[in-house]
Amino acid sequence: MNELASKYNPQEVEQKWYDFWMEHGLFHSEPDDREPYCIVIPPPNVTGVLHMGHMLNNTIQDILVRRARMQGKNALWVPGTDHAAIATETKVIAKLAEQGIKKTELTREQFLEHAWDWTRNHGGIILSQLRKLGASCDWDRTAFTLDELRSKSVIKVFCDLYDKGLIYRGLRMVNWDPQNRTAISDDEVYYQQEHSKLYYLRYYVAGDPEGRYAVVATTRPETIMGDTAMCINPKDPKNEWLKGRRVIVPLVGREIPVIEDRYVDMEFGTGCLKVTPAHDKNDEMLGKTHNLEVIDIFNEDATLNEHGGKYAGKDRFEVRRLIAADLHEAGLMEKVEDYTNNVGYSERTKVAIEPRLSLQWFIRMKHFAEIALPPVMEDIIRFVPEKYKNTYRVWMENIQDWCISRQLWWGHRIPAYYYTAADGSETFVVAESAEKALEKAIAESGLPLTPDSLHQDEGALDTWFSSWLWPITLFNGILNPGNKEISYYYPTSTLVTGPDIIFFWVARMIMAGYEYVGKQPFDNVYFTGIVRDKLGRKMSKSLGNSPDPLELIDRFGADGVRMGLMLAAPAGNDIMYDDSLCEQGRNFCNKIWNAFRLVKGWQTDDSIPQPEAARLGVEWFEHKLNHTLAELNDLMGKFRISEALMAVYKLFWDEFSSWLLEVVKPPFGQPIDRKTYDAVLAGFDTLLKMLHPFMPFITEELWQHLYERKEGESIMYARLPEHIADAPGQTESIARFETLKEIIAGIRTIRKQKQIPQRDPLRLLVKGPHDSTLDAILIKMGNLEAIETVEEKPAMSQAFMVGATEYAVPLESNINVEEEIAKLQADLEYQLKFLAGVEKKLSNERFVASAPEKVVALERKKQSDANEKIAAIRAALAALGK
RNA sequence: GGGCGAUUAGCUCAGCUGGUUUAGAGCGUCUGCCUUACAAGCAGAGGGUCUGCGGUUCGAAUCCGUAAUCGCCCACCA
Repeated sequence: MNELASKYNPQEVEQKWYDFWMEHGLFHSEPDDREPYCIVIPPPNVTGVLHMGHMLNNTIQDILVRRARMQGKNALWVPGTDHAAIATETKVIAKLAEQGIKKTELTREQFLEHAWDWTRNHGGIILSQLRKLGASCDWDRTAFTLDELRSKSVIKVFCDLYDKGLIYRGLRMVNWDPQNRTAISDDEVYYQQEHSKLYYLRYYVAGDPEGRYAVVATTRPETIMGDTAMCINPKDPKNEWLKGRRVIVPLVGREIPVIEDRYVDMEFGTGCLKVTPAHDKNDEMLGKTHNLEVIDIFNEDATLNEHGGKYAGKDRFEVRRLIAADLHEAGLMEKVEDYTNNVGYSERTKVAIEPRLSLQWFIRMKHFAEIALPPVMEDIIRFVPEKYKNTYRVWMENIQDWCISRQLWWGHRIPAYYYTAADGSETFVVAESAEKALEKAIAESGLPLTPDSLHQDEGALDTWFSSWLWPITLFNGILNPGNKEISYYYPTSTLVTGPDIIFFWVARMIMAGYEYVGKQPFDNVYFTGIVRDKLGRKMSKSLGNSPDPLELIDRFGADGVRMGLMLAAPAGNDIMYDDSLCEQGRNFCNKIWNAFRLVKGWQTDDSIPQPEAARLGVEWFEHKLNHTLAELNDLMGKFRISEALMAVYKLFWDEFSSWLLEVVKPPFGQPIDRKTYDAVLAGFDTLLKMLHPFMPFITEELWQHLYERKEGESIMYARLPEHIADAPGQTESIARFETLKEIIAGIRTIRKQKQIPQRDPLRLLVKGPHDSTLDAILIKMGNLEAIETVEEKPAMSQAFMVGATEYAVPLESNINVEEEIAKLQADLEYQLKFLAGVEKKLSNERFVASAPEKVVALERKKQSDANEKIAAIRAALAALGK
C-alpha cells in the first residue's frame, strides 16, 4: 500500500472483497446462542433483472443486516426468487410464439418443460446482480417459491385451509384476462381513464300501440346479446310509464322485462340501465336480486360465442364497432356522445379485463383480517412510516375474499381432484397428493375408483399464495413446525419493501404468520419510496429514463451508488434520482481514500512528545465521535437512514478530515508523534466501522490496511463501539471547539480579503472575554505568532466578532474604513432589531407570568448577550471615528 | 366520489409533544486558491416574509379552520 493512486478505484477492490467474504463464509448464519437478526428478501421475479427499485430496497436491507452483524447479533439475510406465475407464463408464451408455437398446441408437461428451461436460463441473473451491489445474503439458503420445499408447503396449506373451511370453490364474477385466459385478483387490475363513447340505444316497448321506446345509455353496446332486463329507479318520474312493461333488445329482438331498483342513478343518461348479469359486477348483483337469466356471450378470449349470433367468433372491440354501425343503420341508435370512463386493465398483460362469471377458488378473508389487523394497530408490527397503518386498516376493514386460482400452468397446481359421483354429478376432493385424493374419493363415494377416475384441477395458484408463506417456508415452518430454525429466526426483524405491495404481500404474510406460527412474521416493516427521475416521473422501460444499475456501479462504484441512493431516501418518500447523487457518493469514497493516504503516509517517531494542539484536537474529536455514535444509534433506531449516513458523512469529512487531520498534521517532511498517530488510527478505525454498513467495499479495503489483521478477519464482524452515555465534559468540549472554528474562519476571511497567504504569520488581538483552552489549535490553524489581549485595537487593523468578543488582526496597510463601518452598522442594526424583539417579549407581563421560567431566563440571556454585543459593536464603530 | 399525505433556500429534505432556532443540512450557486492527502479538492460567501387567508396563544414553520396546488391509496355510476 505504499504507492496509492490519488483516486479511489472501486473496480480493483469490489470483486476481491466479495470473493473474500464468500470464501470465508461470512454471510452464512446458523442458529446459536446470540441474539438473531433476520431479514427475508422480497423475492424478485426469477426472470427479472435488477432495476433501481431493487437497488434501493436491497441497499437498505444490506445496511440493516451489516449493522446488526457488527452489533454482535447473529445476522441472517435470506435470498430467493419468486416464480411470478402470470409474468413468467406471459413471457414464455411470447417466446414460444416467436418460434411459431402456440400454448394450446402443447400439453401441460411440455409447456412446463419450456417454462423451466426459461427459468434456468434467465433465473438467478438478478441474484448475481445483487452480489455486485455488495448484498450480504446467505446464498447457501437461496430459495425459490416453486422449489420442492416451498411447493409442498403451499399444497399443505391449501389443504389445511380447505379442511378448515376457509377455502371454497364458487361461481363468481372475476376479473378475466382474455389474453392469458385466466382470472386475476382485484389487486391485479389497474384502472385507466379513457376517452370513449356513450351510446344511446332504443329499446322499443313491446306491444306499445304508439311505438314508444326507452333510451338506454351504455358504453358497451356489444353486450346487448347478454341483456336480460332493463332497470329503472322506482322513484324516477320520467320513467314511470315504463313500469311493468317489457322492452325489446335492439337488433337482438328478444323481449326483456323492465325491473325496478334503487341502485339506478336517475341522473345518469336517461335513467334506464341495461342489465347484463354475466358481464358486469353490478348487473350480476341486480341479476341475483331480481332472479334474472344469465347469458354469457363471451369465449375465454373475449370473442363472442354462439349467443353472439352473426357476431360470433369476432373480438369484443370489433363487435362494438360493428354493432354501433348496425344499430345506426337500423335506426336504433339515438345518439353517440364522447365520454370519459375508467377501464380496468390487467397489470401483467395490459389487456382490458372482462368481468366474467366463472368457477374459481377463494379464501374467506374475514378470519384473516381479524387476526392480522390488531397487531399492526397496536404496533406489535411497526410500520415505517406510520402513515401506512391507516391504509392497512382501511383495507382490512373492507376485506374481500381472495381469488387464488389462476387458469395457468406455471405455478402450484391446485390440489383438487374431480371425479364422477354415484349420481353422475361431478364432485371433488382436496388432498396433498393424487394417492391421498384417491383414498379420500373412494371413502367418500363408496365407488371402486381408480387413478384414472380422478383428474386434477387444471388451474394453478396465485403466486402470492406462495409468497405469503415466505417468512415461514424459508425456515420450513409449515412442513416441520417448531423446528430449530423457525424457532430461532422467526419472527424476523425487518421487512423492507415497497408500499405498492402492502396488500398483495405484506398484509397476507401477516395473516399467514398468525395462522401458521401464531406470531408476527416481522417486527418492523420499512416501506421504501418509489425511485423516480429528477423530473419526478416513475422510472420505466418505455420512458427510457431508468439507468442500468450495473452500469452505474461501473461508473461510480457500488459504494458510491449505495451512498447516492441512501442520501436521498427517507422512508416512504419517493426519491428523485439523479446521477449527481452517485457522484457525491463516489466523491466521498475518494475523500476517505485520500484521508487514508495522508494518514498512512506519515512517519512516526516515538521520541517526540505530543504537541499541545494535537492533544487538544484528539481530545475534542473523541468527544465528537462519541456524540455522533449516539446520534447514529438514535437515527438508525428510527430507520432514518439517510440522516444517519449524513451524520457519519459530516463526521468524516468535516470533523475528521478538515479539522482533526489538519490540527494534528505534522509540518511537511516531519514525523508525527506516536500518541497522536495511534489516536488518529483508532479514530479512523471507528469511522470505517461506522461507515461499513453503508459502504462495505471501501471500508473493508482500508480497514484491512489500517492495522495488521489476522487471516480471514473482516470488518464485517468488527464490533461497532457503543457510545459512552454522558461523557464528562463532552458538551462543553464540542461547544468550545465550535467557537474556535468561528474564530479561525474569521481569520481566514481576513486573509482572503487582504490576500494574506496562509504561510505569513499573524498577530491576533482579543478584546473581550476569550477562552484560551484551545489556543494551541488556534495558533496552529490560524498560523498566529501571538494572541494578545488588548483594551483598544489599533486603527490599522481588521476586526471581526465572535459572540461579544472582538478579534482583530493588525495590518500594515490601511483598511477600508467605509466598508468596515458599513459592515458594523449592518450588524448593529440587526442586533438592535433582535434586541427589540426580545425586549418586547420581556416587557409583556403575560409572557413573563405564563411562560416557563426556563424560557424567560433564556430570553434574559439573549437580552444581555445582545446588549453586550451591541456595546462591542458601538465601541468598534467609535474606534473608527463613528 | 371517499380517504390519506405533502407544500420550509435554486434542488432534495430535517425541523419530533408550540419557547435552546436570531429557521438548519447536503447538493448546486458565487468568490479566491493547482497550499507538499484529495480540483472527485481547499477556503470563504450569499441565499428563505416556512403555499395563501383566518383563528387559538404571552408566544406558531410547529396546533385548529379554510382555500389553492401536487402526490398516493380505495371505489369503479352504466
